[in-house]
Amino acid sequence: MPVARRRITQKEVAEKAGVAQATVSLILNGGREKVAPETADRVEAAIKELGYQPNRFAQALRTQRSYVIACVVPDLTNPFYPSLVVHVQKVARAAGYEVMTIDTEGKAEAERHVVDSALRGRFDGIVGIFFNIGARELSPLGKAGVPVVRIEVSRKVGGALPIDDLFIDNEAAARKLTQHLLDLGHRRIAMIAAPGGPQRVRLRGYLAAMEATGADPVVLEASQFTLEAGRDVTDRLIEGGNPVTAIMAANDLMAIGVMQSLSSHGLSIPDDISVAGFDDIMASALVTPALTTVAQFQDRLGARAAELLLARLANGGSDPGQAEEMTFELVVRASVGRPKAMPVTKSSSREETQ
Amino acid sequence: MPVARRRITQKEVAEKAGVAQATVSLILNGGREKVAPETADRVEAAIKELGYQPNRFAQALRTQRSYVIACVVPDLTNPFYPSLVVHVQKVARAAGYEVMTIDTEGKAEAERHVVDSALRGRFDGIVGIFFNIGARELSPLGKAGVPVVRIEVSRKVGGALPIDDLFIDNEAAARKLTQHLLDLGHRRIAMIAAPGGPQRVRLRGYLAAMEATGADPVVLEASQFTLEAGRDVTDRLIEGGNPVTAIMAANDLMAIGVMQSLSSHGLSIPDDISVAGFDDIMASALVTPALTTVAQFQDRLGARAAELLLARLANGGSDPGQAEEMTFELVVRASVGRPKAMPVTKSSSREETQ
DNA sequence: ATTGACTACTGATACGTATCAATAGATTGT
DNA sequence: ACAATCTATTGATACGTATCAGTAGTCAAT
Repeated sequence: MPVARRRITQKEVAEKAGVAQATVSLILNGGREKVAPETADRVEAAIKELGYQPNRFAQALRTQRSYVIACVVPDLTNPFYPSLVVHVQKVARAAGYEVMTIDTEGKAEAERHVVDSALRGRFDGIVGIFFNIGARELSPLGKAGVPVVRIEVSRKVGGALPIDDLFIDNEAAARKLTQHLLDLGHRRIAMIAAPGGPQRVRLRGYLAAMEATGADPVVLEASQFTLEAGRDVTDRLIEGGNPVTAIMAANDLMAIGVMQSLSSHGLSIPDDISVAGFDDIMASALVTPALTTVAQFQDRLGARAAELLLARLANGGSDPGQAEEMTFELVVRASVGRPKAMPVTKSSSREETQ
Repeated sequence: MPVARRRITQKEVAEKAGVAQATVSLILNGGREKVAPETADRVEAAIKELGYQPNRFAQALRTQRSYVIACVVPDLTNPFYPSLVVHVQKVARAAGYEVMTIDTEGKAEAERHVVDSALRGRFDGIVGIFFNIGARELSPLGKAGVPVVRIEVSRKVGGALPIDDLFIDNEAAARKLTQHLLDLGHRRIAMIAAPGGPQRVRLRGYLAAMEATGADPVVLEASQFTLEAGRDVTDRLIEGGNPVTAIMAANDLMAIGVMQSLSSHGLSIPDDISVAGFDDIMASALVTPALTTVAQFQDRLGARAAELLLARLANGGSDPGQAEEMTFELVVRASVGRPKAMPVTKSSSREETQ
């Protein structure tokens, strides 16, 4: 295995093996079947001896395929996403694709940039989460034959575009979580949302559950999906003197911020106020009290999304997109309890949808 | 801004503007200076009108530059690394480079694969953390003109290779952390290490501090750098009846595992046993009690590493590598206290090196 | 009026690959 | 023995770009 001083090309392999460059290429792509066994042996020996590695750029230029897919996430520092990314990478690598992870910071501009890059031929496919742009802005990709798998928070109508959706019914999840709180006897339940992302859908589930029980919703708007934003909005809530018995945050990071704010105000969780979140990030199991949340199984999500994308890449299909539902699970932990002085009989525990 | 049905090339732009393809390329690269202003205007108008975007693969093939750098990390699900990656990406993007994040899972094979890919011309540079392979295996990159910036845990001798090192003196950090425990009166302090990675250096600092004080070291080997591994090795320690008053883990993830194990054995932190870690991941501030640890400022680390790499890429320099030290900071939190029934006067608090 | 230098551009080429059309040689059928 | 078919291989080409060597045309200097 000699170290390549300069890059080795097929031409050099061909010379060494005493054949034409085209023959080397033929063996590499068409397989050994179309070639005399002894020639193939000679060429393969030369390849090994010279340490030949194909030039991906030349291949990409010639074949119009880059063997790179983009994995789009809104925020890599939110622990929810890295595990998704890791599993996309695992599946994609196994199929010979490299993965370019793009952190869009939840910005529409960055999301459009990914679409542009793909149209330029930089990516063969895209898998990920788009907060800002919809099917309309993704449609050029469909026309250009670049498959897309979105990870969504609700079933989309899809249409004729070859855009697959992998979704978790976040409205149902929010409804279930809200119902869990209602069942424990909570009535004054606040929901913290943030602009963009999954908030609308989760909010809808919360509102539906509240309405069905006849409880008045309290919706708080945070500026971002971060811990700090959750803390700030809770500070304002407490200092505003709005009495609630439970707070649901749009994700775990914000929920942990909520917990910090409550603690700093001397409030006990869950005795004074119960707290719940979404995502089941690692930290949620570690905080004290441990956070009640909704698990979405990022590993399965990422792996399945990658599989769907690879399937499209393999068969080149442009048939209309499919929507596939993934399961969530309510994870009941210690951050949620009964509201003060309000005994209730019914109780729920860990249960899975579907 | 019409949607590119098929990819637009320089040739098409040239035709539209009534010039030669070479002229379009000249304007795009050489700048407007070498061309008549009105011609440049005409070409630029055509570019805009057709929505021309250069083909990166053709560029890469022609120029032997991919404008992609690799960011190598051992484990994306360890929260320490994503924040590093994010900052590498920010700096690199701003300079027109894309970043391919590679999770090596700490495996030598994966690390070598990155080197191979770079030699194949896939990456213009590499920044990251190599647990398994050393300067010898990276040296072909130097010869091939691919700059490398490693993030290391101690000053390396470097040699003549154009490999820059960004390092945090982890031996000093471990010594400082150990000394902090010793100052509080601890003498039976266990250190949990895991194979590969920064363990040797941190272990050395621990051993040095223990020896200087005349305390007997207790070294435990975990299987990996994970929470579970930390928990398991602590289970064995406790059940083996080895009495210690403090446990230092090689990283925060393991330290949190240690805390879980201690809690499950009914031991109180820090009253029965103090716990400390390395890295200052987000979860460390959130666990109860909050974890004493050593911060390494992943944001600065990542950004600086990317800057060094970009500098090399810009000036194409192959001068011998530099080592640059980055600071750490002891972060004292509630997981560490005095050992039982052993009053000590001296105390330390948050202090920065250098 | 000739040379020389400069300007503004262009034709041709190569990067490394995949692929198509073509070819020489072997084999078969009649 | 000749055409027809098949086998194994090859020469040529194109992908889209950057770049080099050149070429008209203009202008200044001698």
